[in-house]
Amino acid sequence: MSCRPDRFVCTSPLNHCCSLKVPKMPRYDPKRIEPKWQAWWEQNRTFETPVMPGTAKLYVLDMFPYPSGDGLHVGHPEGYTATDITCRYARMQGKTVLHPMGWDAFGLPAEQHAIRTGTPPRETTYKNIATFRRQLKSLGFSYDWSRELATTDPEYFRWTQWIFLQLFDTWYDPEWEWVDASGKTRRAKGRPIADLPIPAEVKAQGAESVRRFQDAHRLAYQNEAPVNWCPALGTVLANEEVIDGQSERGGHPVVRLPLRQWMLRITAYAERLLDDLDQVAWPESIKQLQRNWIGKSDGAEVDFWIGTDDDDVDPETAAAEFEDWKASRAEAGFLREPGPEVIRIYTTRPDTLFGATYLVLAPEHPFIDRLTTVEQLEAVDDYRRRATLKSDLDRTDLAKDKTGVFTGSYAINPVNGEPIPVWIADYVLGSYGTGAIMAVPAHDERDFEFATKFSLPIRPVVMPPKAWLSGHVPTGMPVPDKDPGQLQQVYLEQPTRFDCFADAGEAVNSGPYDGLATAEFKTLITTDLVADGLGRGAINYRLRDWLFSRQHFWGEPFPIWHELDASGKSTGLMRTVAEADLPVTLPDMPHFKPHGRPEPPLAEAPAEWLNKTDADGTKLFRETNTMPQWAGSCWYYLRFIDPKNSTTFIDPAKERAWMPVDLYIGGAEHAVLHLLYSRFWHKVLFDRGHVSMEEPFRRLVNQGMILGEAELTGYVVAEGEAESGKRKADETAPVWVSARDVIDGPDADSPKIHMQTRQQVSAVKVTPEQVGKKGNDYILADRPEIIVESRSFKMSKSRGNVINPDVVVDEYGADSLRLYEMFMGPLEATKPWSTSGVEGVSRFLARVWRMLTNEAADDVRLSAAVDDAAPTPEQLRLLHKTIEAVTRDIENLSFNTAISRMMEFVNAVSTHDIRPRAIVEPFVLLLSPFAPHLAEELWQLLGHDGTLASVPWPKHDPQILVESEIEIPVQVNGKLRGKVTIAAGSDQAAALAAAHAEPRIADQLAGKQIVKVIYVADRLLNLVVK
RNA sequence: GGCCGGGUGGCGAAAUCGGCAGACGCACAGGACUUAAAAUCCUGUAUCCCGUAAGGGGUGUGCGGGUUCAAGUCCCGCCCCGGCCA
Repeated sequence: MSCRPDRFVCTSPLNHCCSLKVPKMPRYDPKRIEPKWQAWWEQNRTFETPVMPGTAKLYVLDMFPYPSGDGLHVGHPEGYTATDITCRYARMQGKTVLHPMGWDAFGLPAEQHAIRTGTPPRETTYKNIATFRRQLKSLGFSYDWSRELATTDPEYFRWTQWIFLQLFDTWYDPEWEWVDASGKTRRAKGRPIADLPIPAEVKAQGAESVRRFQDAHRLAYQNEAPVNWCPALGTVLANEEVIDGQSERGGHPVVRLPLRQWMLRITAYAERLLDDLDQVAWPESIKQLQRNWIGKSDGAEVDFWIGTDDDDVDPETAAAEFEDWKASRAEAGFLREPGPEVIRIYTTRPDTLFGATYLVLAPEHPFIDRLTTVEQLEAVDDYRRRATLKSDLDRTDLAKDKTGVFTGSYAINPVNGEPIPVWIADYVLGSYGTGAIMAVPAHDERDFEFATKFSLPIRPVVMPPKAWLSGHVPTGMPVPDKDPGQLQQVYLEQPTRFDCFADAGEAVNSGPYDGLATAEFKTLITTDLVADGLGRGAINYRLRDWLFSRQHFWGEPFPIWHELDASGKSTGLMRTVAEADLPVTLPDMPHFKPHGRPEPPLAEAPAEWLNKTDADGTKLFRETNTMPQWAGSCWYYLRFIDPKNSTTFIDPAKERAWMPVDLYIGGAEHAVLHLLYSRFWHKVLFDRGHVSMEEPFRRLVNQGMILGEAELTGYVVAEGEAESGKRKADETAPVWVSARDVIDGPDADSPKIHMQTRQQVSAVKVTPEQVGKKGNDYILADRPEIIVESRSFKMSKSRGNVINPDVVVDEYGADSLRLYEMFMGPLEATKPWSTSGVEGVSRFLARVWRMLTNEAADDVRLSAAVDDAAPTPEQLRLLHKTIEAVTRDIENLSFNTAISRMMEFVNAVSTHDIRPRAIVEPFVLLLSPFAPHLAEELWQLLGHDGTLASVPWPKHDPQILVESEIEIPVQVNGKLRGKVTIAAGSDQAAALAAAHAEPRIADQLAGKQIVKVIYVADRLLNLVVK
């Protein structure tokens, strides 16, 4: 017996029934079609972008990937397909599209691989890039590959180094006035360092002083800063790379060490980075993330007098000295820099000054040695030592126990002359504000905890609103329900019996300010402090300057030389590498293992790389840190516009023509840092006149995460934990418990437990065959009382649920993968992978193929059903509805619904015996951005030459969409009771008449009186009856 | 603790402006074709109740209130899940 090739095609992979040779199978065959069209596009340079846009331009950018050794992940093609659809659509709309791809190729993994295997990072990196490129090309993305770049290319990082030199050459002038593109006068701008005014006293000290003064004002500067040194990785880590005192990568211990580091003065741009968020079309949530990250707070700096005398003085003398100081301040005003006689604190709540019962200094505060009394010396030293081991994150963690130590000294509260103790605690950071705070335990959570722990006084100075008080009545307090006055009294006397109140209220215990509302108080006291020379309004940011150096080999070298004195020691002065001498390339190094010292691998580079004698005879030593991975990704979107330019980083005319990026799609993990750093660099380049706009990315979209395939999980009582009574005869049989009875353990980290028995349980993967359904629950087939969980997890190698796109392409084809990823759900949502979902869209593409081709023929040819006949009105209307919907959905990046629309079209037209060209050709065009290979093949089959990539996008005709008759729902008292078909645009009377003629509705109306009629033309009729 | 998302059938989801909840797909069930299977095609599929049936009725978008002729959508108060920050 054999298959009958004239009737159907045997699709069995084994051809087990087909002893006769099966003829060529003209089925949908992505393996044949896809490589064919990929090669065609490449040979014909279909997607190469002209140097300058001829018509309307569209710059669509993907966040370029780090080419990891694992190859592409199914998460990558999600965003890339979305941008590809947008680009293909825009080209057909006649736009000139810039759609490039490149590689964020510096990074730690290649270096760690090199340490393990001895393979140079460059080799590993370019091998990985080749894999990524092959994988991306196999998906048929319409990138202009001629613009491909990698951040590791010397011709690329030459300009990264050049931009660093711009940062090095720039200082931020907060007073400089300029006019922006909209004609608005603005203040503050980055300017050439040569324009920095040099104070006379600096000038008087000579050229070297001037250079040091300039160095202290550059946007790229060096700093001795406590950093996270990880001995195991042999490198310093950024704060975000440290989690719970361990390295994010590898989980090695991290210690805090002071090191000379490069910093970028991003804080200078904090205000503009914040303000200019208003200019961009980003999701509000991402803007909010950036705002929170910048963390602007509005408060005041206040000086607390401590005196200059180190010895104990008697209280009366001190009081007199304090009064003298106050008088001198009233005359001189607030000083720019605090003198040694005061501790300057920063507070966001100057209105609570009267409630300050102690001061807290950061352990790094320079005055600590002076303030510490002999008795406290040991405790303070010990405390400071321990504090250096903690990261900022550990220190500010609210959940952690507050620690601290008393210095033994007192400071005087400027508003009431009261001496208050000075403490040290690590919940105050040296790098935030002034590194010192006044503690107002009554109205700050952290101060409250600290004061409670160390029995420091708590003085309420803000009376909470009555509603708050009655909502926080302490348990067991015998207060008559409706007596807020008494609650207030209790609050004043025993504030600790309530929760800490940190919001706005009415001032109490605040001398002349009593009765003021918090906001007014803040304004008024700030004014008064300024008048008395005791304080001033001050704005602070949570944002810190950007730690810009890493102790890695595989990164951009800094174009910087350090000057050495005669003895070979660094003088602290620097020279830049001349622009003509860029790039500074990495030396060839036989090995670059970390050496356990907080020095970069490059410190072991060959001497000829490290040393040089300048023309004037000065000995120079090269900077051996490298730049962080963020550097290359800060400006790659600019280089794509002019990737081969060897005389400048970007041609200004091209920059003006192509910028800004119109659509930028990538993962939400870059929502804060990458985007903030890029915006910062862009603003510096703008200030220095190198780019024409203040914001690089006009519209931003974050694609959601793709989770692994849903897994069924059952719970069993953990080994050795089962009660003997629960065990079955067979000792090895697992003791299942229902997922519904499983709860989280007592702590965040402890294993899950059984609700009733409190036994530990462990999760066990269950196969679909073991499971049945009961109502809404999955249950074990042979134990129906045991409920099994179904959920999806993040893809991870350790979980073994990673989907490899190569496998999907091999099995279903690139078009199916692309289509499925778009069909899963909204682009921005987190969605679980489903292999049968891929099969679903693959079936759809096969149905499209069969709609147009003759599967019974020996070779690929058009179906006889496709002909030149005029379409029926229904067919035309369906087509135009589809065009209208798909077009709108693409514009909204709502690809899942666009695909649904096309499925509806195919479901309908496939059943038609005649499928007019006038219908199916526009449909193929609609499909082409989504499934470009299949569409090109069908387009060719339909008799067209070349590519459809530049064929105009179909337009819908609104006339055709007009329906003459419309079915509208009829409600009675808001409940759907029937439907009537009426002429489009009918008036209320006609609709009512139709409703009355409908028996079902007439029944509902029988014996009732219509009291109100709501008629929305062509939408609905609602009758309110009594 | 704060900020930002989210909660709709067995599952992924849809519902443009407050106007027919569940489009489209998966899964499942039944049928057609086949010696058989695969593939394909057709039909059904939120849920409960009444009815032999045709059909009819009730309930239903996390929970509790509210606004409205009408609420998945708007307002108030909660619960749960996820992400980020502290």
